[in-house]
Parts: sequence; C-alpha cells; structure tokens
Amino acid sequence: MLQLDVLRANPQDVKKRLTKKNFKQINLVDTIIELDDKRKASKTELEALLAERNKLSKEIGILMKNKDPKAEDVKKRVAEIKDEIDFKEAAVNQFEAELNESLVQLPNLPADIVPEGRTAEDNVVVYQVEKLPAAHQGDLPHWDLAKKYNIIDFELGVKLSGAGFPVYIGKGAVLQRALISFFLSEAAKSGYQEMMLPHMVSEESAYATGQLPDKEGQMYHVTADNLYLIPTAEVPLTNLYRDVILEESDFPIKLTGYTPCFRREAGSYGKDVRGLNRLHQFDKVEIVQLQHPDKSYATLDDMCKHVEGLLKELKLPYRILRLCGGDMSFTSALTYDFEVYSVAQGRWLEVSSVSNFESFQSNRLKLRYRTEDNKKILAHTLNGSALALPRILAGILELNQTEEGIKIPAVLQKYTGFDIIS
RNA sequence: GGAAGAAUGGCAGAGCGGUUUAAUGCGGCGGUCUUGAAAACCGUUGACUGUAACAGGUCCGGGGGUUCGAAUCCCUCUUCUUCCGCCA
Repeated sequence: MLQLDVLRANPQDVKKRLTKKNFKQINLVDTIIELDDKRKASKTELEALLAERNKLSKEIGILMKNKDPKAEDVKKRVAEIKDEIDFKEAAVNQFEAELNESLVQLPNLPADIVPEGRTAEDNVVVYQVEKLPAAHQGDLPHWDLAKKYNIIDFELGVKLSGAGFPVYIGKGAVLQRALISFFLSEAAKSGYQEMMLPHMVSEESAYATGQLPDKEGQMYHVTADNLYLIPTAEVPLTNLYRDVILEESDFPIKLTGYTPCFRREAGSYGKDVRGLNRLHQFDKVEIVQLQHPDKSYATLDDMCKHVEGLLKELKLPYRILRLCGGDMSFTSALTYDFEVYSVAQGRWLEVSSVSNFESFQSNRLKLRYRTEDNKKILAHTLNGSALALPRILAGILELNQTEEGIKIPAVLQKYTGFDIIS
C-alpha cells in the first residue's frame, strides 16, 4: 500500500508513474486526496467534541462527589453532545473505510529504471548467456523424459488430486529433495537464516503482504477455518516481521525458507501448463531481505547475484530480464526475472523473480525501524525465488539428457547420492 | 472437543466505575561521582493520530454494548495456562 504522504506530496508524479505501470484509474489519486481531506476535517471536529465530553464528565465526577445537584444539569448537556459524537463518528468511519478501499487499489510505483511497456514483449534483457545450447536429434521435452525414466507421474497426481499435482517417484523424488537441500545450503552460505514455516496463513497475513485483496482468486481458501494455503513462502516469511519496530543496526535481515506453494492458476490453460511448466502445487526456496531504504537497491543486486550463482552452479543457460512497467507485479517497484533456456521446448522458462517492494509491503505490515532521533520509518522489503523447483527440474532433465541417461549436475551429486538417472 | 482461569507500556506487575494525564520495580538512555568502570544517587524513557509548533484525540488482546464517565461492568471472538477427553 502506498503512503498517503507520497500521494499528497506530489500527486502529478504519482499519476505519471502509475501510468507507466499501466494502471488505468488515475483519477483515483485525486479521489483519495479528497477523501483524506474530508476524513481529517471530520476527525478534527469529532475530537473537539470528545475533548468537551471528557471535560464535562470529569466535572460531573467532582460534582457527584460533593453531592451537588448541578450534576444532573451537566449530564443533560453531555447527553446532547453524545448524539453529535455518534453522528460524527459514523462520518469519520465512513471516510476511513472509503479511503482505505481506494488506497488498497493502487499498485506500487515503478522505480525510475523500469522500462516503459505493457507486456512481456517489452521486458529488457539485461544479460543473456553467450551461446545457447545446441539442439540434438531426438531431444525429448521433460514430460517425455519423466515417463521414460519413471521419475514423475502426472496421471497418478490426477488420480489423487487433479491436474497440476505431479507425483515424484524414486530418483525423481530424491532429486527434488536434493535441490531443496542444495538451495537452502547455498542460502545459508550467503547468510540467510533458514526458517520452517506454516503452509497456511490467516487472512490478516495474506492481506499484509498484498495477496489480498488483489489476488483473492489465486489462493486456495480453507473456508472452514478461514485460512489460505500459501502461494509462496514470501507470505509467512515477511509476516514474521509484521508490527515490528527494528533498530537500524538490525539491518539487513536475511531469511530463507523452503515451502510448497499452492496456486489455483485460474484461467491458465494450453501449452503453458504442459508437464512441469505450471502447477497447482510446487516446491520453492525463497529468500527475503528487510533493509534500510538507502540500501535496498544494492541489496536487490546482491540477491540477483545469489540467484545467478545458483544457475551457474547448476550449469544452466540463463538470461536476466528487467520487467517493464506493465509486466511487473502489483506490489513491486523493480523486478528481475531469471529464465532458463530449454532447447527441447524451444523456449525460456521463468525460474526466479527477484523484487524490491520498497515500503509498499512494510506499510501494510507496519514494519519500521527507529532512527537515531527516534523517528519511525518504513523499512524496505525484498524477496526472490532461489529457486522454484519444477522448471529448474525441467531444465536439468532436458539439458542433461544423453543416450546413457540424465546426468546429474556435479553440485547436486553429494545431495542425491547418484550421478545419473537411467 | 469439555471445564476452569488469564490477557495491562521492552519485561515484570498494581489498579477492578470518577485528580489514572496507568502506580511501582527491572531494563534502556542521559547525568553526578570516578583515571576508567561498577555501585550509589538524580533525571529521563510506550504506540497511533494531529499541529508550523503547542494543544487536542485514540490505545490496557480484537470487536460490540451499558454509563454523563470504562483498564475496571456485560456480550462476543482470539490467544495463552491448568485439568479432562482424543491423538500423530
């Protein structure tokens, strides 16, 4: 959620930047400022009435103690004020509700270096591996490899749950476990503290990181207990610091966690959902940092370097995109996507997305730090996948297929205990 | 799931209808003393809102109610503790 101060300080600039993000209801900015004006005015009036009531009530207390009959007169006066108070209070509540409802609809403002553009076509490639892997005769896409070596069974998943819930078998399952261990170990090496987290969160948590109300339909909702299955570890990880006031010396806070992720993916069909490309349940190791506003962009670069390091270790051909305004998420100020190239599918697969949210999340989280002169300032939050497993697995299977079988990348072998799937 | 009790400022802990603008202790910060430190003593120390700055307002787990007035009484929800039941 954007800070009201920012809107008020420079509404024209805010509108310009919202436009870059392809946000249509620009006049919402003016509506919000008007609502805030109204809210402030009514609140000042309400508070004057409350002050008057408090004063008179105190007088009544003294009069009653002295058994003074004038107490009854004062009581009558307060009763009159009370009606006004109820009326004003309703008005203030109304304005506050409307203001909040509008404010929540505004997406985060894009950073200056975010490219103009509306779709994925407009994203800027900031790095691409020099040589794409050569195509070989008879290369199979991962869903065929999965079947050939009996390491993933999509039909069994359908039997248990439906499409998008694959069952990993034998070496396939071990490879998943190895990837999780590898990613967590690497994150630990980079100084991230590992957390094991709940896979369901409350409405409050989902709201604080911005999944609600924006992405209501994307999450599985356990209605009996009003809990949401997490779409990413970002939600519990970042909510750990909801309503927290940090000291400046606490920065940076670096957290990591492995969780399964659950996404309804309503409306996604076609070739994009083939095999491991898009699932309802998948595994991911997430990294999160909480940082001082002055350092968050340097931190974003650090996090990108970490992700890049993983892809290099796994020897996967990758590229890095700076997302354009129209393709960025609602909550992000700057996002880099990492994609792995699959020859067998002839396409790039998104395996990580690293973002700086600036104070957009911390505003709702009420995550702040205390400055030397005791001011409380919103911290910046960042997160990234490091990494999401299914497409990494797809990449490994497709890129390392040989006539003998699928070669396991060297860095993973100490976690798998085998070097080939045959 | 059943029964009972509890929830107060960073922590501990009073207050149970009207100078509470929440006592007191610990911790934190500043000072005196000291070569320095400790001890002792003195002072200071919550959050939100609001103002140019004051003032003012709100907050005693959340929400609602009673009252002229609620931390204090009532209802409700949540969480915790203890006991019982069930159970990885």
